[in-house]
Amino acid sequence: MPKSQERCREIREETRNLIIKKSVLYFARNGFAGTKISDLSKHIGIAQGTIYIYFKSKEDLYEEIFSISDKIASNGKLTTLSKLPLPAEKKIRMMSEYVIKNLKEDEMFSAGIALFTQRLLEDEADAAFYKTTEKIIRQGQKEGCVVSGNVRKLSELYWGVVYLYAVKTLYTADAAMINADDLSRLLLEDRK
Amino acid sequence: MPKSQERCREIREETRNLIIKKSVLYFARNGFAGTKISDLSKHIGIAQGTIYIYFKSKEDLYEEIFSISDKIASNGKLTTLSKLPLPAEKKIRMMSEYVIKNLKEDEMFSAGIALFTQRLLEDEADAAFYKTTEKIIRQGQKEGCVVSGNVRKLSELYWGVVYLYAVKTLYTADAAMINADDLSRLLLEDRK
Amino acid sequence: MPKSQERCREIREETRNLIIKKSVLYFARNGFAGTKISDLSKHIGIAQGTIYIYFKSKEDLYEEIFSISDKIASNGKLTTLSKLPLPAEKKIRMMSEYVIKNLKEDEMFSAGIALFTQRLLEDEADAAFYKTTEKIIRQGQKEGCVVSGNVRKLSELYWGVVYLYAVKTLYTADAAMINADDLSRLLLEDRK
Amino acid sequence: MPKSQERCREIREETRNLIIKKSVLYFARNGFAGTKISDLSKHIGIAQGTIYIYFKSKEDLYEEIFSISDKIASNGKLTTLSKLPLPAEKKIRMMSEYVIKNLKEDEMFSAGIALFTQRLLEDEADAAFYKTTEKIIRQGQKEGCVVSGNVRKLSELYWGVVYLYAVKTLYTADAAMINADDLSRLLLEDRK
DNA sequence: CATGAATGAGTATTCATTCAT
DNA sequence: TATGAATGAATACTCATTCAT
Repeated sequence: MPKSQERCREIREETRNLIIKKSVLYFARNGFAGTKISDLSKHIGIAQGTIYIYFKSKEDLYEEIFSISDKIASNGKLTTLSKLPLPAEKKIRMMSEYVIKNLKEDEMFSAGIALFTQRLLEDEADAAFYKTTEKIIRQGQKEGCVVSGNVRKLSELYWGVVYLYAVKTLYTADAAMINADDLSRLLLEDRK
Repeated sequence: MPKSQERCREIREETRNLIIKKSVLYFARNGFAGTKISDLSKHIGIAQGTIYIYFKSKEDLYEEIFSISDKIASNGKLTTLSKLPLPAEKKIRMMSEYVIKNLKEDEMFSAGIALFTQRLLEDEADAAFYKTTEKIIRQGQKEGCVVSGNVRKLSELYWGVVYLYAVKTLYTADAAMINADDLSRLLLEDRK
Repeated sequence: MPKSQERCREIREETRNLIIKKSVLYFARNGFAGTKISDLSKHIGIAQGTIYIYFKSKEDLYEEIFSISDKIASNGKLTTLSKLPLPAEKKIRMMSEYVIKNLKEDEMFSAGIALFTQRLLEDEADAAFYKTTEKIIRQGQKEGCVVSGNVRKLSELYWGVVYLYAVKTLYTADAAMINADDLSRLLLEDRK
Repeated sequence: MPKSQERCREIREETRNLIIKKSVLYFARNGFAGTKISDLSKHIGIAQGTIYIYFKSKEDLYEEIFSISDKIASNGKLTTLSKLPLPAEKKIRMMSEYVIKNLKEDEMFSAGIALFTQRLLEDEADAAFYKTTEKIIRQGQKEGCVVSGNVRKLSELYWGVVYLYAVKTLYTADAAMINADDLSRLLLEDRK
């Protein structure tokens, strides 16, 4: 019965994804220690035991979520953007608009940013979208539109500020948000 | 011979302050749920029971620290600064230098900033140093040296970035730090 | 396959009742402060944590037991008895025999009496079987077989003595017990 | 300096007696496990440490109080009474009047009775006043005024009832009290 | 001697994890 | 697989006892 087996795998996949999706938000809001499996399972809408069918432990689930947090936050769009034949300023403005839009509309994006940045703070992990941003910054400094300074630190400042507003949206619905221009200004020189 | 009332009060005051002082760092680093009383008391250098002489519960201790986090971070210097007969640009640069110096040298400052900012996220508390910063920003916008925009949001951005680096220093000794000029630039227009 | 709702409710009901039943004896013997949850759970034959699934705290469990202590002690037999078309003397003798029999054979009865009487001392609660006894006493005084005096006080004396022997059986197996005649005599006049 | 030494001993004796006196009531009301040294010392009006100057441990203090509880309750009056050349009925009536008076006026008497009786329940100790009462009962049975039955059990019933009202006065100020006649009746035959 | 702050062993309570259904 | 009651190790909290003053 290959069909039934297939269906089974699908269901497994669905449940697993449901757990991950719902957990991202929960962990992002409450942290690892602040998240109880009993509360989390209620929030997901499944029994406590079910979580342990898909993940070995609370830590295992957290690791999983942590390790894909950058994938949750960026999803390839930025890489594509960085490769387009555009001036850096344009790229930065597009990136900022993309980020702000996502912060406003997609809680998973905010949660991904929050978790990923926390990880950075704790163990200096590295992310694709940091690298991408550095590339754009370097291009911009050559073109003269981006402020001078260490590209890594500029990238960190940029995404640090994004993190700030990500956390804000996780705690407060309709949080007062920075706009795309002000976010871009972190990197771009003021026009003369 | 009974101990003198006065001496007893002193001892109590001292122990209470010791607990608060040492707990600030611990809670700032590990959060409420991530802090175990057994570890905390070891870190303070007292018995577990002693904490409960001064605070009703772990939550009570956290609340206390949380609620005085702005006092831990600021110490009146900023208020004095804002009242000096100086151009806003000078004030902003001095403030940034002051902040960076403290982030580097005083873990309590970082911890206070971290806890206070978390408090802002959770219950929209208000802080003296936000108000003070807004005043300076307003002055700067009149004088033409500060970027245009909502003063509250600019103040939040400024202290948000300070928070980022505060958290960084709490997790990593000798964290790569923003410099005072770059911090000031969040508010100041680039020179033409 | 999820357990059926119905079966779950049953299991919960059973465990809750088991805890109550076993705790009655324990609390009656050792009092609130003298009862350790660790010992109690061992005595019940469950894990410590299980108690906290069903009761918020040790106090909560005690309150529950305390507040149903009259239900544990009485089981409607007395009410039935009081309504039979019998002379009061007969009723009193039957009541005493019933009580003595229960004291001897049913530890739960003794525990219920002990807890309930303590409750009376602490907060002047009222019990069905006090009222019932008062009714019988009143009948007996009319019929001339019961000693004169305030019915409430006579009822209290009667059940107070029952309490004495209840406590005795809780502490000592095969305690020297009062007999039914002597218990009845507390209310009945000596035959001329 | 013999005088000063003498005075010292006096002070010691006074403090020790104060602790015992105040503790009797406290332990009688709350039991051993239910009595906290912190509360007890507050109730006595001394520091916690002071108790440990006079008693090795909480248990030691309790033992002391326990072991003198019968001395607290009876104070020789009953022994004297039993030896007077009086009819048993008279002795019983006098004893009851003495007991009731003390229950009403002297909390220490009630506390002593309560503690002593609890001890009896737990470890079958023996008391002077039980023996004395048994002697009077035996005399009364010979004289025909006391109900027939085992003297030990009658004595236990008598003092058990006294215990009931002792406990009552410990919990409730102005508790409804049995009167001396009704108390005597526990032993005396109704008059023909 | 008396004090009361400090201690830490002991007790209450929570929560990640297991397992019978 | 999914469930949720049960478990017990980990954690919070209490309280008899000690000790520097």
